[in-house]
Amino acid sequence: MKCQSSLMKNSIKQILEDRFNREIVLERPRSKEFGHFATPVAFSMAKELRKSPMVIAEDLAKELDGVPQFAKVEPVKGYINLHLSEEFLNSHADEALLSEDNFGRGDKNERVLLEFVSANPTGPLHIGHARGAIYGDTLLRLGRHLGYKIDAEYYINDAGRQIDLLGLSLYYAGSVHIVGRYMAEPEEYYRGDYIIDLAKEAHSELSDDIFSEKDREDNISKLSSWGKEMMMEEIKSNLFKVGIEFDLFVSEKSLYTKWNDSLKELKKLGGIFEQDDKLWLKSTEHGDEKDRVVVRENGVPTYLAGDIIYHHNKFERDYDKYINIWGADHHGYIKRVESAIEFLGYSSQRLEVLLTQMVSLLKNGQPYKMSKRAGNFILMRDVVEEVGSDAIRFTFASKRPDISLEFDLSDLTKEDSSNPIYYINYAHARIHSLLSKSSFSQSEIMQSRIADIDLEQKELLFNALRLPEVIEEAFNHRETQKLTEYLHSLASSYHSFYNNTPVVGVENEKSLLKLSLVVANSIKTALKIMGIEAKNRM
RNA sequence: GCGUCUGUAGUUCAACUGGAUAGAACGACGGACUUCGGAUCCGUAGGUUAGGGGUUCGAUUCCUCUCAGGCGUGCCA
Repeated sequence: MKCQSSLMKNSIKQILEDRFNREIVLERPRSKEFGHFATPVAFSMAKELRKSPMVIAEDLAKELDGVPQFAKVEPVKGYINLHLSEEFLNSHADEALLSEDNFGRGDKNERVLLEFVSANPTGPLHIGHARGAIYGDTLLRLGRHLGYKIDAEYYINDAGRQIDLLGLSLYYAGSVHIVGRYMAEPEEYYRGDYIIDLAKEAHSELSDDIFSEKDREDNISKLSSWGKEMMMEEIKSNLFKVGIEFDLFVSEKSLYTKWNDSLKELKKLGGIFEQDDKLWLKSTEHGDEKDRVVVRENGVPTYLAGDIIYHHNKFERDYDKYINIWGADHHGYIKRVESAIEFLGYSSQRLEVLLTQMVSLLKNGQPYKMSKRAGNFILMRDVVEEVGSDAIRFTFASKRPDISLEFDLSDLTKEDSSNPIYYINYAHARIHSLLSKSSFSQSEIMQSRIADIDLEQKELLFNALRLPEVIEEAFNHRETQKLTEYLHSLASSYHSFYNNTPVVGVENEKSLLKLSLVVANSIKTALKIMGIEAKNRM
């Protein structure tokens, strides 16, 4: 049998649509007795045909007699339940095993610019940043698997007050803690151990008198730019430890030279007006609550100006689609950025802003407040060191981004069976161990045909083969938890199978091993997309 | 107040974006191979899907109102 697509669902849908000549809704039934797929199409036809759904379903089912993809077609209470044939499943199994970890690889060719993390280089990443980072990276991997040409970009906020504040904080910490000179406490500055550590480093790396009062402003500015570089290195290394790498880094500071160009473009379409000696973006024209200042009366552009230049720059690079992952506290910016994009002459439809909600932490059941200014925050680096990249990746990927997350640190540091990553790896390791016990070679197994399997085993096979659909669904809906849910349920089905079915030495050994191989391949592939390597042994 | 996200089992979360009897994990309780890895499996208990109204063959999902919570509501970044 020729199989046109690795998506079983699509090929089945196509068959039905060709037969019935209408749009078909295909769903996965809740219970496995209802088959692998089902369609409620008879319900929607009931009105126009003025017959009961039951009768219609029976008629339609008869029309599907003899279609080789189906082992059984059953009308039940108006639904048409479809049971796939072994032949159909075998052809997909072969494809899966031949593609290895390219199973479900797509050929979408859209160019996408995915911007995420973009944390200010004024401190190391904390646990809150980790969520956006892991969510973004998982989407990136999903999209790339489907063939999208995606560039991962980090926007560096290396201009403005935050950076000045970093320099001042280092200067203050150095003055007080290193040279031991009194200095009035600044009104606002970054605290935390990392500032003191960094100040020490500055003292030895830059110069001995970097904290001296002579040339104070000059010293602070040196500390700013040096500190920023150091923090960017720190951030990159934090990310690298969980397998995240960016293709592009764009500096806000370097873009500022383009402000006049952007301003000119905005004016061209009437996006700018002057009032009270300030320049305003007429963002209300595109649905914002109020117009926004882009240049203050002292001539200094606002933060929004930076975002405008940046998005201007993005759109000049001409991707098909732009995805931004922002913390939910920035949601107010969506309208104004979209508005600027429209005034620049582009369609804001090409921009999609995804928000990740806050992560709030408990420590032994008590709320744990994080504040970068106060310096009490939980570093991503520390958590990764404690629980490992795999666990933190799985945890964040398994939650929808739009719920605000609350978890206890002590839960995350647990390393017991409640950790799904163990559960899933264990299934994979078991399969690997079965293969080494068997006297059949891998190629013998792959050349065999899966046959004489019972309903439960068929369901397991079907689940393993669903991976391409899951990947597409997860990416299309930007919901990474689909993948983790899938992995868990696949591992669970396999453990169940393993516990009640001997494999090595039974008559149907090759068949069952091939089934296991398909499962292992899907687990391995899905984990790889999550930035996790499947274990053969634990 | 306005904008926005959320509200599902004791807890943390799912539910194929409108489909059949709302599912997992943790926790609790009770069980299972002298045999391929017991980090596993099987079972039990636990629900007015925050609440009311609406749309339709059908609603956790869509609309609307109410209630509760997070975030935002700088010419900070």
